Amino acid sequence: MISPKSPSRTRGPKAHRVEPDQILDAAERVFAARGLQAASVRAIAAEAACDASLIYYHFDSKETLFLALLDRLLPALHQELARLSAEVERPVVERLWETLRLYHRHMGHRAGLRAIIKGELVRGAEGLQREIGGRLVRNAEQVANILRQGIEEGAIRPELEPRLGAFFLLKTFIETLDLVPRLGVFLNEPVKPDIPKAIQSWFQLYWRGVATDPLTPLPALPPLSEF
Amino acid sequence: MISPKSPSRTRGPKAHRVEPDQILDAAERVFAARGLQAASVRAIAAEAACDASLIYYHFDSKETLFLALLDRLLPALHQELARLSAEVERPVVERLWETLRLYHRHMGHRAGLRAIIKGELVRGAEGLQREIGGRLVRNAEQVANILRQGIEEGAIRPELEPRLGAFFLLKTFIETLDLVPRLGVFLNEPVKPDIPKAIQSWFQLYWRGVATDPLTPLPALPPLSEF
DNA sequence: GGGATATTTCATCATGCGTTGAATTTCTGA
DNA sequence: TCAGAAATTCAACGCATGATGAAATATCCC
Repeated sequence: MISPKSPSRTRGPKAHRVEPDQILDAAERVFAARGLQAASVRAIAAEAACDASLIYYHFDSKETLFLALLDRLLPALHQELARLSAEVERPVVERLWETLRLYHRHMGHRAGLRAIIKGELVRGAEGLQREIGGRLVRNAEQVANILRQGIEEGAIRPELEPRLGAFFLLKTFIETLDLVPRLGVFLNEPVKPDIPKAIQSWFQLYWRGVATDPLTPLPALPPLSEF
Repeated sequence: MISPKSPSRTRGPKAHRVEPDQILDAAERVFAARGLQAASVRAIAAEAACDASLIYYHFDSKETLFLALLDRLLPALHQELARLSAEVERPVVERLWETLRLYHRHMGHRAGLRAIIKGELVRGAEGLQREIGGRLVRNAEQVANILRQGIEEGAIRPELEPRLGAFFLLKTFIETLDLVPRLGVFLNEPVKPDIPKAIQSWFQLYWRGVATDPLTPLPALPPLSEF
């Protein structure tokens, strides 16, 4: 009976420890539901059903949390891209489409992550932007590699700067993911959002745009994953 | 001699009245230099060399200021697009390229405005986003119209949904404007940014992607304006 | 059992934000 | 000449934010 004041029973370890991953999950949910702006440390903590301070127990700062979020996603993506990049026997069209499928599988249902990637940053996050940019470029570089291989084997127009080509492919893909669900709101009329169709449409445009021989019909494209 | 306390001479009208337009200019400068996040009312006021309160004398709120910024740009763009849309005799390729030139002329040197358009918003600006989105869609609709005409006359693939096609064209254009200058930073190696080249590259890709007959060589493309 | 250690919350700080109301000065027009 | 309107600044409010240090509780190991 050392404690003189009423010993509140709220402090101390819970029955189930709040894992860092749970906090990251909560952060993603907040981002997706209310946008990056609203993703204050307190809001994330509320979503994770813990105190804001606990976030600082697991992460050095809010920026660290953001990066951790990215680093939870990117390694897997990187690895799968490396695999794709190594399948030199496979036609480049197929591999580029698989690239989109890959990105879609990893990011299609993660609007919060996309928001980070798109660079909607928090308060004057200069260092962060640099850090994020670097990570993303490393990813895009792999896609550029596939394009390079395509150029070498003559399937892709040699005028295309591969890094720029990778940027076009990925950026427009991500932006399309974010646009399509909001189209109805902007147009002020009900529009059934059909993301797979929009993505296919984008890929058709893209491939015709980069291919040396744009008139060869596309192979059958395996569908995007559903969520 | 009514004033009992030392009458500071700082208040009252200045020699040259601070016009609302000057405040908008200042806002654009702050956006461009330090990003939307840093564009606090105080920062804008400092750039405009006036007090923050004066901004509220001219504008109802910060959001109003943002919209005023857009409304200073969009009408001119809208009108020029309408003109382009009416030149039905002119080949669609040319008109689409002119569209990009138009956007480039109006927004190429206005990174701040692009930031607003891209939706990097301030604190929980839900209403704003809606308002901005509506204005932009009206603009994109004009480009979609050109695409529709192209489909009717058989120059553009009929599978292309015109609104989506307009989105692809404009969005990637804007994103390219913002990417190219930063590429060197991300790649950690000096890269001479060549925006016109990147934009041309994009347009070549795009036109091949949407044209019914992608192999017809592009006409000579008038250069983008220099800044 | 008891001390070290890990986990959690509480209370608080300083800061910056958007905004407002009042005070002050200059300009205008009757 | 003088009243009122216009333009400008000052001082402050309330609030949300990122972050910190200390306190409290649970768990584990010897």
